[in-house]
Amino acid sequence: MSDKASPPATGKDLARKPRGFPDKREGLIHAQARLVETVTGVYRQWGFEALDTGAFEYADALGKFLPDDDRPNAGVFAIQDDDEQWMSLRYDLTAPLARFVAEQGQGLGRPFRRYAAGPVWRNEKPGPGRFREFWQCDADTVGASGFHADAEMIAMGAEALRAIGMRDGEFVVRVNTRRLLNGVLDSVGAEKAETRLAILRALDKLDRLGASGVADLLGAGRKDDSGDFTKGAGLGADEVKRVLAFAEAGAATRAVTLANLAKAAGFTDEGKAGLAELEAIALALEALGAPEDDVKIDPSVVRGLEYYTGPVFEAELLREVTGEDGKTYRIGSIGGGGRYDDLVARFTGETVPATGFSIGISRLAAALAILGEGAKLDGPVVVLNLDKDNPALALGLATELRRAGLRAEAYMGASSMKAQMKYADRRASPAVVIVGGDEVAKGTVTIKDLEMGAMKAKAISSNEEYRDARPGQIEVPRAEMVSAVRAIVEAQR
RNA sequence: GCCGCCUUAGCUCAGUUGGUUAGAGCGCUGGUUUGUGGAACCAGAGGUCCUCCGUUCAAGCCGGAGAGGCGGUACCA
Repeated sequence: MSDKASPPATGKDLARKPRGFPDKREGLIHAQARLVETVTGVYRQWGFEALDTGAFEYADALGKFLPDDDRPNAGVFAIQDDDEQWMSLRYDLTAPLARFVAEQGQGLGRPFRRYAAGPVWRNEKPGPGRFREFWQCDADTVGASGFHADAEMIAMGAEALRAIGMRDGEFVVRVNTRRLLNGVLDSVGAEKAETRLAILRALDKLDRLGASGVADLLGAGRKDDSGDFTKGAGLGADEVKRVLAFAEAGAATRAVTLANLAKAAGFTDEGKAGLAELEAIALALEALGAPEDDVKIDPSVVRGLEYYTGPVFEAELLREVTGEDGKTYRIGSIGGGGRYDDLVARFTGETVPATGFSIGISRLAAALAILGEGAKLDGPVVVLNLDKDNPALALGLATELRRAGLRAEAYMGASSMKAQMKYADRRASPAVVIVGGDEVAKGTVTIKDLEMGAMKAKAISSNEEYRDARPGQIEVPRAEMVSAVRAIVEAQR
C-alpha cells in the first residue's frame, strides 16, 4: 500500500469524507423514507412479515468472500473481532437471511415470508447512483419450491414500483431462468467454467452494447472506446449466431417471447425444463395481474453469477434521467432477485428452496432526486425574535405552536429582522410569526404566509411598494394565533 | 484493477512568455430600510491556487510522485 494523504502541514484536520458514503440531507432522507414506507407497505399487504438482522456477520457465513492477503478489501468491509474472528458488514440482505433460517432450523414455520429494509455495504468503486453504503428493501419466501413463489415475487416487485409512482413505460421487470441459460451454454458446447462465465457476462451486456458488441464478446473479444480490450469467450461464428438468436428472442409480449424461444430452443433437456419453467411463471403472472408492459420475459437477463439456481429477475428504470447539469444519467438496474435454492444448504446440508426480490432504495432515491422529484421541503414555522430584551416571548409562542401539534421553532439570536426572514426562507418555512412592540401593545400577532407572500411579490416591481404591501400577511388577536397558523400551513399542503 | 480527462473562494469559472498584494459573477454577512424573505445600490468577509518533492533569483503556471473527482472498461455475491 502506498502512503495516504499526508498529514496536514497546518495542524488542522482535513474535512474530507470517504467516497461512496453519502451525506444525506432533509430532502433525500425524506424521499428515501417514503420509498421504504411504500415498498414495505406493499410487501406487508402481500403477507410478508418483518425481519431485520445486524450489520455484521461472520465472514464465512457470508460466503466465499473472505478477506485475504492478496485483496484484503475486495468486495466487503471486514474487521477482526476481539476473539480474532473475521466479521464483515453485510453486502446484501439475502445472505444474512440464509444464516438466520439455518440457525432457526425446524423451529421456523415454512414457508417463511419476510421483508427487510436497511443499509448494506460493498467495498467497490462508487459512481452516480452507486454507493458503498446503500439501502435495500427485500422480500423473500423461504421453503416454497414452486414457480408460484417466483411469479409472486415478480408481480409484487412490479406492483411495488408502481406504488412508488412509476408509470407506464418508466420501468420494466425482466424475467429469465438460469436453466434456460444453462441449456444454451450446453448446446454450444461450452464446458469450461471460464467460457460459460464469459458467455453469460457477454449476454448480460446486450442492452448496453447491442448485438454487435455482444457478438464481439462472444467471439474473439471487444475493444471499447477508451481502447481497452476485453477478451471474448472464443466461440465460433455459428455458435455466436446461435447464442445471439436466443438472446434476442425477447418480444413485446410474454406469449410471443415464449413462442420465439420454443423455436430457438431446440437444445438440451435442461433448456426445455427452463422453457417450461418460464411458461409456468407466465401463466401465474396472468393470475397475479402483472401487466405485459411491466413484466417481460427476456432471455438476455443473467444477473449475478453464483448463487441463483432458477428464475432470475431484474428491474430496470427506463426513464431517461437528466440532471440539473443537463447531463443524462443511465441509472439502469434498480432491483432484482431470483431463486437461490442452495444458500441455506451451505450451513445445514439441507436444500431449502428460496426466492426473493430486492429494490435498491438508495439508487432509486438518487434517481428521483436527479429528476427533481424528491419530497417537497416543509420547514418549521419560525417565530421571529424581535424583542431583544425579552427573547422568552418568542420561545413561549413557539412552545404554544408545538403543543398544538405544529412544527415550530423560535429564532435563536438577535439578528436583524431581514436576516431572520431570510433564515425562514431558506428553511422553507410555511409561515413566520411576527410579534414586536406594536403587536404586544395591541395584544395581537402578525403572521406571514411565506408561500403566498412570494407569489404576490412577483407582481410588485418597486422595493418601496414591496415593503409597504407586506404581501401574504395578516394580523390576528393573540388568542387566535394557533388556528391562524394552522390554517396557513394546511392550505399549503 | 486498467485507460483517458480534470482539480484556483461556498458554487460556476478567468488568470498573459514563470515576475509585486491571485480576480469576476452568483451566493454569504452587514448597511441604505430602529420591523419584512424578491429587486436595486454601497460595503465586508471568505483562498495551504488538491498535496508533497524537484527545477528556478522567482512557481497557480514547468517536471516527478501521490490523492481526490469525472468518464469509460472490468467486477458487482
